[in-house]
Order: sequence, then C-alpha cells, then structure tokens
Amino acid sequence: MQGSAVQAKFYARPTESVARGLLGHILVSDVGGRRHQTAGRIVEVEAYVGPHDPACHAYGHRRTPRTEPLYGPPGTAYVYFTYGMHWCLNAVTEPQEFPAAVLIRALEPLAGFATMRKRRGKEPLCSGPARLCEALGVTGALNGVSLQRGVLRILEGTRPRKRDIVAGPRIGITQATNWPLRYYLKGSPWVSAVR
DNA sequence: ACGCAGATTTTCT
DNA sequence: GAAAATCTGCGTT
Repeated sequence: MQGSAVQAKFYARPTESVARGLLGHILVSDVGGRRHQTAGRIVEVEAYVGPHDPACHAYGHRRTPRTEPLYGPPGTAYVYFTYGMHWCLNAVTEPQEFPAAVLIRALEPLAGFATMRKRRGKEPLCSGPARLCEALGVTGALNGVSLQRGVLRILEGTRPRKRDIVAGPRIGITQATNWPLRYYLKGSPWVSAVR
C-alpha cells in the first residue's frame, strides 16, 4: 500500500474539519507483519470536539490515564476499550493539550481481505468502530502511536465531493445527541447501520 | 426485517 | 453500583 501519509498539520485543526477531511483517506494496518497488511477507505467518522462536548471522554477536562492520549500530539491514535470487549480507534486532533479526536466508524475494505476475514470470522468486515478494529488488529497496544509512520498509518486518498458528505447525529451516545457531528459518504454501502 | 438481551471490564460516582 | 463513542445471537413479525 503506497501513498503519502497525512501530516500532523492536517490534524492540528478544528476537529469537525479534520473529521470531514478524513473521509476518502486510507487507513493502513501492518499489525502482525506486512504480509498481513490490511487497509480500507474511511467512509464514516464522528467528531468529539473537546472539553465542552458532553459526549467527549475529556468532557470538563477529565484528564485521567484513559484520556491522556487525547491531550497528546495531533495525528496520533487514541484507542479505548468499551462494553467489556470492544476496541475503538480515534485520530487525535487540534494542538497538543486540547483534548479532541475523530472516531473512525467505518471503512470500505481495500486490502488484506483474507486476514480481515480470519480476524473477524464474519461479515461485515469494517462497518462499525469495533468491527474495523478487529479486522485491522487494532488494540490498546496501539494507544498513542503515530498515524504518520509505523504499523498504523493514514494515507492521502481520493477527496470526496462536498455534496457527497452527509452530516447527522452521532451514534450510541446519550449526551449532546442533536449535534450533527457524524459524517459519512452518501450512498456508501460500507457505512455502519443506524439503529 | 425488527427488537431485545447478554457479553464483560474499565472507569468514575 | 452503574454506565459505557458496541456487537451478536436469538426470538418474533
């Protein structure tokens, strides 16, 4: 998988812009070695915009061991564990010390289908934040790593047309449910299902 | 196709 | 003790 990595400067901006801008880019994982490389095009994301966002883990500047990566440099991974069994992957945004991130919710699978099927055991492979983590082998071991080099990378992809980006309420949260901070590609069959 | 409950553990109250 | 940025399996329609 080739292409230039998205640079830190891209992430050091308002989280909603980064979220929209990530659509169409490519997430690559070399977890388990390059022979088991997996990759997909980002088709669905959610913005968690900072201490003033009741749904953000760092709401009210809750700085704990868990939320520490949110305060780290832009362009790194925030991987958290939830519901007793699932990992979810975020890209940390905004300047260092401002705790915000973009949750990667769904990918269009592009490479490493056999590895993804083996890890997942079933379809869909990458439609849902915990599903794509399982398919790409993402766990807490990757919490805080760079997304510009190393085993997890986000590469420049094809930028979608603006009119193909849809905004709507975030999923699975109980706070600030009417902020339209979920973005996805219109008509994509890889977007996760809404309950 | 839809709805509901179970899984399982970290984190904070 | 309860909730959590979820997913799956099983029941019913």
